[in-house]
Amino acid sequence: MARAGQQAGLSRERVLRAAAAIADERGLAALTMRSLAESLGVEAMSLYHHVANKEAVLDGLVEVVMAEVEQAVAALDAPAPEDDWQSALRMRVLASREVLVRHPWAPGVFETRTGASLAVARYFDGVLGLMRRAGFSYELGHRALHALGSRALGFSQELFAPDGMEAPEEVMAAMAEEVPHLVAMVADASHGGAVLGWCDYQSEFEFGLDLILDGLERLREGA
Amino acid sequence: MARAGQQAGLSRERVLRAAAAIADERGLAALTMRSLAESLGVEAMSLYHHVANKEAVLDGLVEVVMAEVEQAVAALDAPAPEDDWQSALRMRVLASREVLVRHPWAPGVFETRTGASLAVARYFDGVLGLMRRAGFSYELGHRALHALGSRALGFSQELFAPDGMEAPEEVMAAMAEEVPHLVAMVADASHGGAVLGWCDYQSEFEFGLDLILDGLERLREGA
DNA sequence: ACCTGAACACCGTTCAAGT
DNA sequence: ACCTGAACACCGTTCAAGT
Repeated sequence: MARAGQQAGLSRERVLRAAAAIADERGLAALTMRSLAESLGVEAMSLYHHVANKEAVLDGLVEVVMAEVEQAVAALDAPAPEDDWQSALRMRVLASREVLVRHPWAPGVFETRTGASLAVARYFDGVLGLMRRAGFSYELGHRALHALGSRALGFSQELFAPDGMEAPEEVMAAMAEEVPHLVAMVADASHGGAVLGWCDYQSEFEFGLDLILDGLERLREGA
Repeated sequence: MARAGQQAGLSRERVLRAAAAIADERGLAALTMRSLAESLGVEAMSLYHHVANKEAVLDGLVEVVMAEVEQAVAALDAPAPEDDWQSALRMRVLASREVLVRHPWAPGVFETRTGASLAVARYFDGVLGLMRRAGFSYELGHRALHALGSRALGFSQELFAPDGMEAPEEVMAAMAEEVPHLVAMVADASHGGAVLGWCDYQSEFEFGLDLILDGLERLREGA
């Protein structure tokens, strides 16, 4: 693409968009300065004229995702927080989740850049503002932000995937000794029919979210 | 340490303990096969006789931490779940948290090995067993595990640290335009006195945990 | 101002060789 | 069986040089 030895028309924005594309298509591990440069038809070292280093690329990736989130949130037709803050926040979180689901690598990147991003702070500021309009004190709002954590942005940390448990029967039998309750749980769920993919992550996410939102509402009206 | 060219007395366990020590003392980034070998007085390649590769070292690190968690949980004098499941689970989670707090690198490692670890599965099996004894259906127990997520093991994902906000006043002023509610929240909290370290992560964690536990109890008794 | 080639200091890992 | 030295194929990044 680059006219030999001259002007490749690079820019910070083009670099970041290319980085997001690589992460989307080939995973975060495939994103190296060299692969990024190659995808832009340029040598690795050219990138350093537009981003300080790889850390800056990852910071930029957060901005790219958050820009999409902001857009999705802006397009929302949510009730006024004064009328129904739970629906308003719920819609916002789920809109953000839709963006995050399109970029499965995003949570991993977010986790490593805690506190660094103004774009993320802006999002949480919006959530807090919504809660304020619903009558939250700053103190309760603060605690609410902590209680929601990454869930406010639409993702949660699953430490083990019981999905992995639709294993051959013999493996299940061996596991039954180590994790009897989990095995029984899967067995219980499979009475209905197919076990494969029995974890509906979307509905589990919404369950957890509503649990927290309901709890917060109780505290809000109690205050 | 190694008798030149012979018998360094290595073992999988010794390798993993050394790996945990490096992560504890110098951070996860400092843990390389070469640094690990050096800390054991051995060449990097010797490690491969005891662990398959670096991934296996990280898997082993999860085991090391989970062994500590199991020990902490076993030492607990908690009420029977039939009598007070919320206290029983709460104590378990906080015991696990104490271990995790001693190994700040652990959450980062856990996140990258979702579903791989039997030790983690065993922990969640225990949590589910506790809930079963408290009268949870498998279905509600399942949803509860998802709702708790990493919180069951004592940590939660904070995407931004409002702590970082006790900044010079001029920075605060500039930020006020971008994130007015967060700035006002900090200002509100600082009326009492010191802002520095105003986020008490332990109590915020417990707040979020109790919010979920209370919500689950309501569902349990409603069923 | 923007891009490049060669090089440096790292990685994880393989392989053939030592004892 | 266990440990090692040299090497390979990668990283991110620096630097001096090109246009």
